[in-house]
Amino acid sequence: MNSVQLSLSQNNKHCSIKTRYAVTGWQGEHSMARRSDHSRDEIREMALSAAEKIVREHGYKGFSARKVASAIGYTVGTLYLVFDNLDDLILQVNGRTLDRLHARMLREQAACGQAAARLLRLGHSYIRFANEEPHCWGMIFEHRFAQNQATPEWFQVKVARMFALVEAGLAPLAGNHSPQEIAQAARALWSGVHGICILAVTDKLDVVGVDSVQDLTHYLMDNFLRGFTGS
Amino acid sequence: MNSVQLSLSQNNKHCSIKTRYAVTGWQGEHSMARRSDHSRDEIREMALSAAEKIVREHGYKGFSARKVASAIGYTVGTLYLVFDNLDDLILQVNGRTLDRLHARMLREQAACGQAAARLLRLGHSYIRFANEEPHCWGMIFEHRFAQNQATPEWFQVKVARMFALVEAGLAPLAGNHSPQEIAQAARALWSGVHGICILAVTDKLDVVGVDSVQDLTHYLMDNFLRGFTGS
DNA sequence: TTGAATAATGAACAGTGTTCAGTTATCTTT
DNA sequence: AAAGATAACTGAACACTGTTCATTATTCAA
Repeated sequence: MNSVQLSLSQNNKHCSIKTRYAVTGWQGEHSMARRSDHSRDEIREMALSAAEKIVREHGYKGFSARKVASAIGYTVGTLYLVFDNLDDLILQVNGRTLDRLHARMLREQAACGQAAARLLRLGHSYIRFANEEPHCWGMIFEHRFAQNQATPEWFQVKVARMFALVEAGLAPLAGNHSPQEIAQAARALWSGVHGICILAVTDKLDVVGVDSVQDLTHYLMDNFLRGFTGS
Repeated sequence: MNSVQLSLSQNNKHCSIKTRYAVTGWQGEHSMARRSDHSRDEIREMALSAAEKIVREHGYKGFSARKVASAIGYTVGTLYLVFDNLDDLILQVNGRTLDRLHARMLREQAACGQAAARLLRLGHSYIRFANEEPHCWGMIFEHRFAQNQATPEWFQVKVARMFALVEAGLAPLAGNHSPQEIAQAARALWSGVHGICILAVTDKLDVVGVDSVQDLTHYLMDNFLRGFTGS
């Protein structure tokens, strides 16, 4: 045995100990993946980053189960051993996008000392992210579940984490506002930033270029904050 | 001949004079629509309202060319004589949704005397519309064109018309702000309202019920307006 | 009545998500 | 080492999707 790896599947499947062999070079008649080349979690990881790449390059529409499968050297059937369905796969990709977004906002605001400036920077980070990864970012909102299927808890947590970041930035400026009001203000403000972003991306704002969007965001936040702090 | 109708197709096709016969009761072997039962524009209209109904009831996903076709008693092929493709059809439906939305906002703000109250009412009209026709409203933003295809001018006009309504509501409160600033404020404010709306619909705001969304919208507009007018 | 024109069809094509019987390859036990 | 059990993986099948276009059916003009 070359190496042993403990694979812990996340989908209520049984845990299983699997042996993973080094690639031998032999690739079969059609270079198809051989049994136990990869653990379930490895396949999961490969599929997710392959899907991510496809979405990044060709958007939500240019994305399909067969494309993801062939990109990682497996067939469709295997995908369905690792994911419940395509909605599940997409939700995972969206989760990772939220992770990247959150990490970026966290990183870029850290350098900022002033509370107000820090909050504005959060907005700008968001816009820049949406501009650099429009397809991945957009899929979070384009994708809709089959008829009123509730969003899973773990995903809701990732969203809440973003609002928490805004709340934290808002708190120093809040004066004597109650925590509840701060929470509401964070939601309102951030929805506003998001609204600008999505209308700009879907070509409904009649603005051109990233800078105009940044200006608009700045304008919204600036006025809101004056209203919020000035009374 | 029973009646003659001038049919003016809108898609750079030739204009054609067509005769339309009253329904005879004979429906063929499979009750399929007979030649010249309807003019091109009538088919267009039938298809649009059938599509609208499907979207309203089953959402963007439960919508297909064949379903629309069979709902109006024709086959797929006929749809492609009247529309360029499905994207075209969807865009037309979206245009009509924007028309209804605009009409409603125009109607409901008229009753309001106070400028500030009128503006708030605009926001509430928007939220209520999105809540009553979530699928139709959502499709305006869910739908994305094939790879960077520009939004047609006539559609942009319908969007601009909505922003103009906000601008008009904002103008009496603008003090010595320039028209350019008013335009920017209208975009910022309205994007904000829209952002709240879309995050609420896609279940990412952790708020429940229409009232909470209304409150949040009110909160955003209120603070923004205080910031906008107070300096 | 014949011929041209056009309205409408429906089969065909290449793609989609999803399932699952069947075929391996690997592990365990004898 | 051979056989049996187990799990990995395939790939064909199903019912869909958007789109095209040769055929057919109907109507109008000559």
